[in-house]
Amino acid sequence: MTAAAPRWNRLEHDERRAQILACARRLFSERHFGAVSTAEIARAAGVARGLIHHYFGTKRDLYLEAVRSMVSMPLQPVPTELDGRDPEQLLAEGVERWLEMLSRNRETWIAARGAQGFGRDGEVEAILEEAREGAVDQVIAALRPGADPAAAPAELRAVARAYAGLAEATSLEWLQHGRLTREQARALLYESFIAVFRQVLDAVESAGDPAIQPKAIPA
Amino acid sequence: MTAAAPRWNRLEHDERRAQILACARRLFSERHFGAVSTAEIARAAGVARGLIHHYFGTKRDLYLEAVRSMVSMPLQPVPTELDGRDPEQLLAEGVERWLEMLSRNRETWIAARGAQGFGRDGEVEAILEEAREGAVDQVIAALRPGADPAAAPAELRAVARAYAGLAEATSLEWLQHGRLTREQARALLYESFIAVFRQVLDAVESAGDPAIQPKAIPA
DNA sequence: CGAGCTTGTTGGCAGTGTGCCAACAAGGCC
DNA sequence: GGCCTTGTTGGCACACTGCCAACAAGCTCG
Repeated sequence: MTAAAPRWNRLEHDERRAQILACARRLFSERHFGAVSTAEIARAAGVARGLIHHYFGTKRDLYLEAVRSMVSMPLQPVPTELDGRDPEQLLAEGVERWLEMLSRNRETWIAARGAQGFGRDGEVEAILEEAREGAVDQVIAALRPGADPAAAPAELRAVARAYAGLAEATSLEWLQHGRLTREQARALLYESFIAVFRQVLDAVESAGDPAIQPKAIPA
Repeated sequence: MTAAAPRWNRLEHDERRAQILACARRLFSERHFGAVSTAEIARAAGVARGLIHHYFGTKRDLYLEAVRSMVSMPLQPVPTELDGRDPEQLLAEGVERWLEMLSRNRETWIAARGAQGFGRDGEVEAILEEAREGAVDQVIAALRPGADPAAAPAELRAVARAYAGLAEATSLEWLQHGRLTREQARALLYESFIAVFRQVLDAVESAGDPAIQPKAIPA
């Protein structure tokens, strides 16, 4: 027995980083920030506590990284781009894919959805906001094929964002509270999409048309 | 000069408590939990740090108390109970009151709405959930006058909760992003309420009717 | 095949913030 | 005016984070 088993094994930079991040993500999903110590994360990853700071800097940096990696999945149902196909069929497919994604990543999605610090945590908010804007882009791209989503009128973005709020709440009613079956959730997402973008959007646009509005956005 | 000004003045129990809570609420609204120290809260309130723990226990207890006091305001627009009056008129009034509340408590509402710990902070979630359920009760009470809101079918509650999600996102689009004018926000809230509870609700109910659904809520 | 080097990894030290408690004093009561 | 209640203080002990210098695993080159 020359040179017994090494006391610790050496991993590649990105590999170790990913491993620690995975442990952190799991723990932060189960409990809130303050209830998880870096020592615990290190123990879960089987490394020394110092290594966490070596890879991620502060505990909060690790936390933000975990949030970032969790919201990488879509945050709302989006229809595929229609290449001349039936729009309603595409919407139905999009909703179905959404529900499928949810049932596969139930725990992760619920945790990611709740990611937000109490009042005005700018950094966390920015991460979440960016993810939602990306999802809004996808919806808009499907609604106005060919056009640049970023150039879409503000009202349209706002309405899409409103629908996203409905979609998230609906998903939670199914996944967490169980007050909707999967079929009911599907019906709700499908019907409200049509209702919102067909009827409600018109009303919003005409409400913005007459430029006789003295009060714009309040300070 | 007999017995100069006392070095500190004595307040009644509830008064001091309320004062500290107000300072905590303000600071927690501006910055996230970790970025606020008990020392800072104490300084803002003009008391010794120890007093905070005397009144609230741990820093987290104080935090939860602050969250609790912030979600005491309504979280979604609710129409008044109709005493034989025109339902649409009542809805319009409810939306208007909601917008009025928002413009008056802009900062507080935005902060309260974001109250949530990252993934699975049971205590914060429970507080927020309770507040939202209360708002849902009000909506249901308006929709089904006389009946007990708690006895309402699960689908109805779920649909109301979905609308609440839409309403919160809409409000944020107006207040924070400025992508909607007040009039547009009003139109969006009004039209989508009608659409959701008139058309979408029916679809959800009929999707739940045929008991030929093998898969209920996934584990 | 061993010496040397790169760099992933460790263990511990210093600084900061929280939780708690015993002593103090402000203001009311007799 | 002395006593008593209790709101308030200051500081001690502990926990945890952030950081760094030393260590060693495993590759490379002679």
